[in-house]
Amino acid sequence: MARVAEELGVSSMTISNAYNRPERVSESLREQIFETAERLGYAGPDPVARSLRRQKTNLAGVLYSNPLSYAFDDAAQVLFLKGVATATEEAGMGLVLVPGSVGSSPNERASAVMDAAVDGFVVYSIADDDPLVEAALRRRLPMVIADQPLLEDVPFVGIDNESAAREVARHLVDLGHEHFGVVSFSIAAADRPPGIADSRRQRSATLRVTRARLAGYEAVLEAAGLPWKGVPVYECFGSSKALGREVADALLSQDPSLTAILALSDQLALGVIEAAKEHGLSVPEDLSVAGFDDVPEAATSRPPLTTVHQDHTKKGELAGRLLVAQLREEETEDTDLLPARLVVRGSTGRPPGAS
Amino acid sequence: MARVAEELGVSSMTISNAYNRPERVSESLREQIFETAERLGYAGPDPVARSLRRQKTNLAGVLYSNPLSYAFDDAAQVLFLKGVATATEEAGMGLVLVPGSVGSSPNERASAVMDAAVDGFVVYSIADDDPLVEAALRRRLPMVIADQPLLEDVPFVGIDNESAAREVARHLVDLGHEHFGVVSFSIAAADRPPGIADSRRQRSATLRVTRARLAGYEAVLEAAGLPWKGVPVYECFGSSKALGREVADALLSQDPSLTAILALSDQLALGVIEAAKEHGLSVPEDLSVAGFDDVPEAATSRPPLTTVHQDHTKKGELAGRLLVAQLREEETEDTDLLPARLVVRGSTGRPPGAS
DNA sequence: ACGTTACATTTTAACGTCAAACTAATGTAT
DNA sequence: ATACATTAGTTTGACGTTAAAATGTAACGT
Repeated sequence: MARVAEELGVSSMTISNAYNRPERVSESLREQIFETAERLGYAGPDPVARSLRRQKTNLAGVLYSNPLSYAFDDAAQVLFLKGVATATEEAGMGLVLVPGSVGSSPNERASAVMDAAVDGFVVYSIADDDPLVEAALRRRLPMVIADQPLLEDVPFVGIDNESAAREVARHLVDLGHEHFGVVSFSIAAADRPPGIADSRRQRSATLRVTRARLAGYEAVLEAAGLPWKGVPVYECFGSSKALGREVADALLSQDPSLTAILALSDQLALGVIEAAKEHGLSVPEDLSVAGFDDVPEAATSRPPLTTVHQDHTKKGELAGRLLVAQLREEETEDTDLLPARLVVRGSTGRPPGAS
Repeated sequence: MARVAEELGVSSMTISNAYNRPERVSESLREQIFETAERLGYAGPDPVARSLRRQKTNLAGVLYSNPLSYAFDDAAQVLFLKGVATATEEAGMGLVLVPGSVGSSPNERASAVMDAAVDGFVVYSIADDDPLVEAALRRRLPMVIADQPLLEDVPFVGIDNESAAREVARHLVDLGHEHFGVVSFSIAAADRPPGIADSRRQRSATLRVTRARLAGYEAVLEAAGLPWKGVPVYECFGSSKALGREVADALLSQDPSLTAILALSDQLALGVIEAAKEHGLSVPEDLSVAGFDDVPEAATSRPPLTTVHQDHTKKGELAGRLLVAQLREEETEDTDLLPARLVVRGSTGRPPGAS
């Protein structure tokens, strides 16, 4: 820029004006400026310097605790991102996917957050004690949280997981089921093989969504006289079909009397169905399976999945819009509880032997 | 940062060192620095200022010609993004989704590119004459192009669309089909309703991928003695099931003698199948339908889709890695042609009446 | 006592921009 | 002739950092 200014014998401010407020520079000079810029290879104001000067980047960051690429594996998460993208795009902002787990040490994790040149964060489904959250808080940037964690004074978007879970459990209890198993995703961060989560582990949950869903199941089963202690909760660290299958396999081998499996996500539920088939069980005749999320595939799988519907795209959009509103210093609601509802499809039915 | 330095009576360089090269600052002082920083609300070096000083942002930008949110609608595109994310994450970089179409005027489109604070671009499937491309070129940043356009001296990743298209066409010709229709996505940018694209429009294609696929079909059909002029090419502006259905409906109403429809994407093909069902045609008995891309759904749809497989994730990963390599000033290949192959599934068969 | 090394910190300057306030020159109304 | 706008630019300085080179100082070996 300085070179262009010098070449034309004007101040650099004039160059800046030519790009930012064309009307303040005479047309002839403006044309000369663009021409000279072209010749000298000046591509226009540098965005970084501009951001520094203006103290804003026009970028929103998305924080996600797992490797970024995982986010593209689960339809629910993709839909969420789509929503956020819609909102930021509408506001003329770019979207930065912050690399969530460059290293595994707390410091490395936090550093990605500290280094993100963004105006604010959308935090998506992170554990209460994840260093990412603390780091984001430290940045003192506007921030919106989706799903978890729930923090004071930070706008939140999500559903009432506990009552949604209750609905699913009640549906199965009403059908007459008495022998339940649960396939859960992470209760708290850990890097180990899947396994039964005892009640102590359940109480130490740092992932609120998991905790709420389990609590919902528990409340309904207990109320129906089915002791929660007797319900095996199998925890696995991730939410994929493969994991669901693996865990359901263990669960079914261990306790063949199960007639209903509650899965904490559709991906897991779809895996459970695969495992059931491998065990020679047909769904829902021999085994009922319910999921959570209502991803598009849930409607087309065979059998179609009974699950809890929530509007992931809308959740993302809302999160994005709340962030934008904060950046514009508009007043915002603090908490947006989105509706969720049970969708009964073909994967649940009466337990075998019931009339 | 200046305040922290002043408070402790040291230079700001010492603060900088405490964060960036801890070993250069005595431990006691370093601790004091962090403590004072905490107290004063200093969250560590500002990423924007750092980027300015270091002349790099650690961000890769993805350029996409449609509204960002569309990218999340098509599985093929999501898989591509996943690949790019994997590559950038592996390199410790963040990923910026640049809002591709804030406004519709060339200037507005370009400005998003000019304003993107990134170290390089991955350009994904953009028309030859899109102002985005020109703007990106002007930035003189490292850049990798996926799918289109094909530019000299810019590394490229993609498949050989023409020969892949030939394979599909040959497959159908070999089955004995003689009455073809084509459902195409954009041949050139336009904002109008779907319609037949005559040969003049086909020749004016600014979207190379479209052009190559159509050329592949044409070559095979002509070689089989089926005049291309007689083949209706229906162009629609997007790649969704809904559009595929709409267009196929028009096509089938207009010319009920068609026995085979070539769709330029799986999304379109899936829509075509829906339309066929509505017309009382069964696939593949009455009508054969072939897609392009092999998205996951193609394998599970009913009937499963005959299509061209390509590894979208790998394409994205490669594009990302090529960009990273350029940023590190490593030597790179200029063109990476990925393999693509015909996958015959259940949506194609002999034409009705053939023995 | 003197040079050497090592360490801990400072100095300097530049990264590229733009908000705000200012100037000079010309036109325009009173 | 005076005051007042308007236009087309300029000057100034700060945004927050860090590379590179320079400085000071303590400890060490001979």
